[in-house]
Amino acid sequence: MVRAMELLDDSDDFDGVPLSQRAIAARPAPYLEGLNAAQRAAVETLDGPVLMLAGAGTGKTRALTTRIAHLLVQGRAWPSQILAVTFTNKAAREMKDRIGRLLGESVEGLPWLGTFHSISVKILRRHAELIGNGDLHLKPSFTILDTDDQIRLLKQLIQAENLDEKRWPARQLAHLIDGWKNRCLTPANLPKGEDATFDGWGGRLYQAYQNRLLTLNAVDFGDLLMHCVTLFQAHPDVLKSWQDRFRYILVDEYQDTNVAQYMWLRLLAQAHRNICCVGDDDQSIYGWRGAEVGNILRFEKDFPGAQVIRLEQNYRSTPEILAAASGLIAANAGRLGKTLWTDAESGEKVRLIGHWDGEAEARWIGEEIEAFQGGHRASMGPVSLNDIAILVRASHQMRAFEDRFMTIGLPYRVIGGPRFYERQEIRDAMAYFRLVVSPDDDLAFERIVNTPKRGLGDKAVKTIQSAARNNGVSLLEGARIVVEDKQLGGKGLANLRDFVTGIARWQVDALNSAASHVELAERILDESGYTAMWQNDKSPDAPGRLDNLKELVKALEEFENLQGFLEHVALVMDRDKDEAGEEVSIMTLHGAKGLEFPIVFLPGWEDGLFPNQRAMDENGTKGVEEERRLAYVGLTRAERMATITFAGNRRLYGQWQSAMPSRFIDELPPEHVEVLTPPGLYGGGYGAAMAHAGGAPAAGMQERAARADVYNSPGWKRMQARAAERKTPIPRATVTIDADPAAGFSVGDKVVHAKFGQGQVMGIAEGTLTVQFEAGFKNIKASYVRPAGDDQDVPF
DNA sequence: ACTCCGGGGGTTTTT
DNA sequence: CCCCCGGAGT
Repeated sequence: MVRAMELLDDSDDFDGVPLSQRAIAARPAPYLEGLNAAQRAAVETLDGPVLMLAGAGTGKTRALTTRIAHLLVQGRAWPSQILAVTFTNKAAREMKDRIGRLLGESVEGLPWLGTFHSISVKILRRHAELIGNGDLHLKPSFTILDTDDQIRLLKQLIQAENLDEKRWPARQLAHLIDGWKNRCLTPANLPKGEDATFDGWGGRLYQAYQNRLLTLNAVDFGDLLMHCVTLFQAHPDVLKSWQDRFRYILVDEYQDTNVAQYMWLRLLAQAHRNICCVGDDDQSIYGWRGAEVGNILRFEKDFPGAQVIRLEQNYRSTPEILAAASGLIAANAGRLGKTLWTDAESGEKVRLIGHWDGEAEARWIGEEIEAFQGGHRASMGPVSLNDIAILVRASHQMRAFEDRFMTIGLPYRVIGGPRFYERQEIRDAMAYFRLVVSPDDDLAFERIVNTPKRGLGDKAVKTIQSAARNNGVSLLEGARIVVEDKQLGGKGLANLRDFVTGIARWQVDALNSAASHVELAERILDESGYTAMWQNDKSPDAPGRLDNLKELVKALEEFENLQGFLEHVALVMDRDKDEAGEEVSIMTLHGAKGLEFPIVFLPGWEDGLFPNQRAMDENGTKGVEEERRLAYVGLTRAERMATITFAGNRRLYGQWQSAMPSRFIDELPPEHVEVLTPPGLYGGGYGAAMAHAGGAPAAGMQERAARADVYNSPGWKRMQARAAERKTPIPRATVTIDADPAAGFSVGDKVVHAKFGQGQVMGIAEGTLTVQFEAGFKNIKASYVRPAGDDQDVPF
């Protein structure tokens, strides 16, 4: 984990802990052992540009970290002379850990191993004054706005221009501006035509936004990179100093770089050209947020004489999985081309199975997992739930699995829910800290001045704003003036006075280091009434929010002071997963990149869902190719078994929709795929079997689905053909739906629900129970609860 | 200042 | 179908 002090460290460092020459002599590079020839070349080719094309599971991270270790041990560079960039903090952390393990304890810090963004911050803080126009420029203490702040700011600007927020949504403008920043287009160099987007307001609002950011002494994420690039371009001396410092540059996931990152790298690398980029064009899945696969395809042109090293031996998957994935990705044009191979033992084929609808799909996967868990698949040996992942295309697919797993009591974890720091309570608390640390932070002020409710609504805020504007001061200062001049009514005034004096008091405390910042944070939350606000909140999620706040305060312990913490959070913070018991992982395909699991389920392979309709509509063939890469990423996550499933019908936005199996299914090499037969297919064909599947869609729907082209795709036909060949049917699982699922319950029964806990049945209607839980009344399908044991008391 | 209702929109996600 | 936002109404 990146420590605050690393981010804040402003010393010109040739510190770190270099290995002494003596230590090097005594160390015969044991870390090189076990590398294959290509990996070894990737580690030892230190001079000049290198492109490491590393297929999935080929030991890319190992090669990269070993290369860094090698640079250090060979004495080619001090730790502070190596620039290593990643996209995520997780990746950066992992690399640090692994380098540490390679070299023992000897290397304390690699100060310039981090994300593009965190490294840009460090650079920008040293040259903040050079960023800006005219009188407006950044100060080294600039704050970093997240997406939420960004949108609120844009909203204000749109309002200021008297534009209709409905016709020009701030979100859309934010997207537009992000796109420009991704391509390093400042308001001044927006190409003609681009600035006319947003009905001619695009360029103008963009300029206004940039100015506003400067006056707030703030930057957004896109600025971090764009400002660095413009800084380097406008100040050759500054660029030179950084070029001299970074003697070796390494880049992870190069296929995901956008134009701004590409320019950033090019500028830094162009002098010595010691740049090593690692990537896999087949795993480029972030085109929709500005990544340019072109960057990796063009590498050899950009850096003439570049050595291209291909890592092609896969250490992760069985030959079957690898062959299926390779066959699939072969359908893409314009690849750099790699041939992955493995000498791993043969395993099971990739399994393919179709279901009537999304519910059946979830039910079947749940049963499969239970079978693994119970050891009913001897070929797989003992399987931990931690070894199993379900990778979906879109997060709304997760719900069916959550519902099902909740019902059958299968522990699962959803990876990639709302991030910790994006939660309301965390953002509120941080706004308090921000305001204490930087009194000029107007956005923070606006966020919390009436949170908790202090009777300071729109009108009060307007008064404060005009007081601030008239005096040319921050909102906090404006509020102080309002209090002094008694520009507000009784209760609001008193509350505002308390608020202002509170902030002032905490500011004093923050400066004198007598009390720890952790205690201070607690006091801020308590004395402001923020904690009390949630304590008094009766909603079921209030306790969780209080827990989050506790967690937040606890996280502070790791830092020197509040500033350090805020900096960290703005760039780095991600929830630390408390690894509880064994759980199945549910996540999106995007979220799964870089991970691996012995057993992987890939549901929802239907045209329109995957490949996603919108991706196809908006980007045509390019869109399909990116989707195909996503499929490739999904398959290559699997070590021992991959199972692809699709459903003929799915409820989307309340509408039942039928779909054809994904075109990607047709593209899988048949010899590596085993087609399973879904339970219920036996006797009477698919449609007929579904007619009594329970909870089925309306009759018209079934008819339509039965007639639909589902059966005409090659994949489906293949599947049917194989199903017919099969001798022993897969045992049909007992479906839990009886004639009347509510039959077993009567009013007054005590029941238990996986999520809501204990409750009491208050009403019954057609399979649905109305149950009073601690969290309140819920209408719940009878199959989701079980009777509570007699010894258990319902607590109300 | 708070609550309720209607309309719109609903891939993917990091920093 | 469900969630979020904004406006109107109390």
